[in-house]
Amino acid sequence: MAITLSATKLCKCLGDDLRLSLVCLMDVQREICVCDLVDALDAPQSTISRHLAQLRQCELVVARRQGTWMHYRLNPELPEWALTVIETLAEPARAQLGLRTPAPVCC
Amino acid sequence: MAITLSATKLCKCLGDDLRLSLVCLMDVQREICVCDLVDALDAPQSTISRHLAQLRQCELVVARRQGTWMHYRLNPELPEWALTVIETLAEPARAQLGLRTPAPVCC
DNA sequence: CCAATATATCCGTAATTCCGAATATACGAA
DNA sequence: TTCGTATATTCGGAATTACGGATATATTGG
Repeated sequence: MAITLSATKLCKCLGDDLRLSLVCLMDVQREICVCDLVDALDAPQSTISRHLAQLRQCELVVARRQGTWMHYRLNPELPEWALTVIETLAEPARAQLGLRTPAPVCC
Repeated sequence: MAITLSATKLCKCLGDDLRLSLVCLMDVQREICVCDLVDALDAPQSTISRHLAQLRQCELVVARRQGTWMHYRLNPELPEWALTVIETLAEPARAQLGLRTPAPVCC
């Protein structure tokens, strides 16, 4: 099944500091689990999880369960243009959001 | 004076059908005046103008007055990455939003 | 089955965004 | 100055989104 992602929807997803941070972190680390995301971004777990659900619902990311942990990564079936947008934003976003590339803590 | 445009702010601006349409139209036409924008996008003038003001405030676009008309265009001082994002989104956006390239009516 | 850990969802509330009619402003022409 | 056109701004209300504590669910190990 093809991905139905509109340009507007992509931008809405990326138009929030927290969600953009999540996407950026998934862009560097191929895969990252929720506890590392919660650790890297200083926000309550429920908030992180809620935004992840939103990204999942827009099919921007996919999740894989491994035991109790959930590993998130960018949806590998993202259309070219969406990937290009994400990659283009990644660098300025990392600078602006002060994202450190976190060493995986768990897993 | 350098442009202070964050990745998040850019995405917020583009994360709305109407604003994305405006930006796309300015991307094809080098410059376009408000009446043509109102004509091309089927929305009340006040709505168009309000969104244009928002784009102006974020420094995504600049305006030039010529008599009674206002001509809008993408801010020529946009950082590389912002332009790349816009150009990348333009094509899928045009398709998804059903944007016709309008023949300039006025001016 | 029970406890512990990781993650997701619920829910009431606060904050933000959006809308468009009405109104204001800016400008050119007469 | 006055009128007409083009555009901008105001404003109150509707709609959407965000927040985070509390709670639910899922999974592993004992």
